[in-house]
Amino acid sequence: MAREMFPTDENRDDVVEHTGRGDPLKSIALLWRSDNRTGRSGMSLDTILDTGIELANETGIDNLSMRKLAERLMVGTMSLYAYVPSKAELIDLMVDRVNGEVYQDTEGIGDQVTWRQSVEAVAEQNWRLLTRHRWLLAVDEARPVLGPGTIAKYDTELRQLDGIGLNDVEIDLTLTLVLQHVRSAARVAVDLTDTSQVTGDSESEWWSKAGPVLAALVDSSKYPHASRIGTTTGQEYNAATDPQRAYHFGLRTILDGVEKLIQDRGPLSEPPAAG
Amino acid sequence: MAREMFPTDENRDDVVEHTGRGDPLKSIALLWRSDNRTGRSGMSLDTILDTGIELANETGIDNLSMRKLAERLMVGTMSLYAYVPSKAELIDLMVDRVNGEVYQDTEGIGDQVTWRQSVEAVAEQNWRLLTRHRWLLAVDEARPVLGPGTIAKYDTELRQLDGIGLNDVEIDLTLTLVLQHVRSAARVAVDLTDTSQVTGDSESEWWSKAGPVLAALVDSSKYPHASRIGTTTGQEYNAATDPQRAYHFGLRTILDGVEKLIQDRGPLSEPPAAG
DNA sequence: CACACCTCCGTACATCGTATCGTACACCAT
DNA sequence: ATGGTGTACGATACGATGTACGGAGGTGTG
Repeated sequence: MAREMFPTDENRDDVVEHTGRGDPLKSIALLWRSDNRTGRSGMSLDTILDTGIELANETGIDNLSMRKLAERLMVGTMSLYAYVPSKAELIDLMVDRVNGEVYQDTEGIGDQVTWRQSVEAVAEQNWRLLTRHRWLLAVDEARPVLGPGTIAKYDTELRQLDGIGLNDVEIDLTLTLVLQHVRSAARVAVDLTDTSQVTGDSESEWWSKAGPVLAALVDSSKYPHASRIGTTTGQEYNAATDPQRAYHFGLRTILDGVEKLIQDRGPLSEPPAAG
Repeated sequence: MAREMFPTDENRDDVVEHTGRGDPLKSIALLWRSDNRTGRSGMSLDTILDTGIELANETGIDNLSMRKLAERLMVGTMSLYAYVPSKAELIDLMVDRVNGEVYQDTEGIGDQVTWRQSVEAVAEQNWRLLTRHRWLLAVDEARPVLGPGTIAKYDTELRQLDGIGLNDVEIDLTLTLVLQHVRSAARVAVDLTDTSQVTGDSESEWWSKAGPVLAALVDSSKYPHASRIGTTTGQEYNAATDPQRAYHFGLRTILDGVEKLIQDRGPLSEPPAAG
């Protein structure tokens, strides 16, 4: 909280759409496709996906329309539907594609010594993914797209948590917790830089203007905690929020909690010590 | 991860819109308004908001259009714009309104003994809020709407974390961490029940069908961890995921981490012990 | 060479937010 | 009661969206 004082003017009031009604079997077939046929206009599903990702990176997913995508591909709008059942599946495929690229080059994730370092590396990779493809944050991932790219990513990430004293269910729960945390923090970070770009103000410039207005509006006797802590964090961050700090604080806290879970259980293969 | 095997058919590929370009000062004036004028059709801003919330609760925010809202109010579509500059501000106001209701009846949050219980109560209230008004999950809260309702909620929540050995910045960071966690877990829970409703299948029924398909697709030698842990969690949850469990695990882990932060620092007012 | 199929796309429809601008009601001074 | 004035209201229209439909034209196979 206390991130922003006032809604400014960009990226606000975002509302999700629910467009996908496609047959799940169609998605599966496309996700795990082996062929990549090329039509007579030189278009293939892969080029469609790459162009879609490109467009989304540039202008955001809300500006990715079938018409604009077709235009960039120099193709009629409806031609896209020969390769993709609907926009819903298109986005699924885009998501799976970028997920597949995360751990592609680094076979595994480097050679970390401790499990904490490994998990921090996983978090870091996800942070990079989400800032590289900001539009991912606007895609609801409550239901993950289970294509090969996403599975591969999942597998690599699970490996970092294997054999450190957690059972399988705990590994899954821990990974989910970490990934969701990264997602939350990245959302704020991306949002802030977007706003700065649009407004022209840097975050601290904006804060120096907005801070006093909020202070005047909020009755500090009625809301003493919000008032006091809002002031403190404002001075500390020189802004309404510091996403980097939220990211590191959250990750450290979560990992401390996981460490306690491991320690409480004791070493894996040893019998419980007497007494 | 490992929540769902395949994208089924509902609520998928959600894409955010960025509709609001309104002057922030207009939002402020409306959020902190004191009057509530009633037009000659008997409509007021409050009735518009209540009806909007009602509609969103029933049909989801993606089915909340200015036309449908006006229709339910038995009023011309454009008449709404006499009370609200745009849909963006409408949603801001709806959000602030429901935020203001969270701790309205329970003055404070009950009388918890430990700070852990207090924070758990905060999490619980937020869980309830998000399941009562599922559409909140579809509204991007990267930039909070700083109206009176939201501020009041923030203040109450901060109070639960005050005086337990955290400094002001840590209090803010901790609250953010907890709230974001609840939001993540609630999103999955809401999504699952939505799907069950649409499909007609219960979650476990669906899982018994989908599980084998995934197992057949995923090469277990190529993705050993995903394969093994996916299987384990599937059997354990009797589904692809268990949001309740994710919720409790995450909250416990986070609070353990916070506890360590407090303990490491030692008692607040005592001087450091010698040695 | 003919037939079938697949690629491509022009058109149309429903829906959205909202800009524009005329109408008619409510209230107030007289 | 009457006239005037401001504001609440809404009909219409515009540009955008996703995509259903059906036809045109190129391509591969008999």
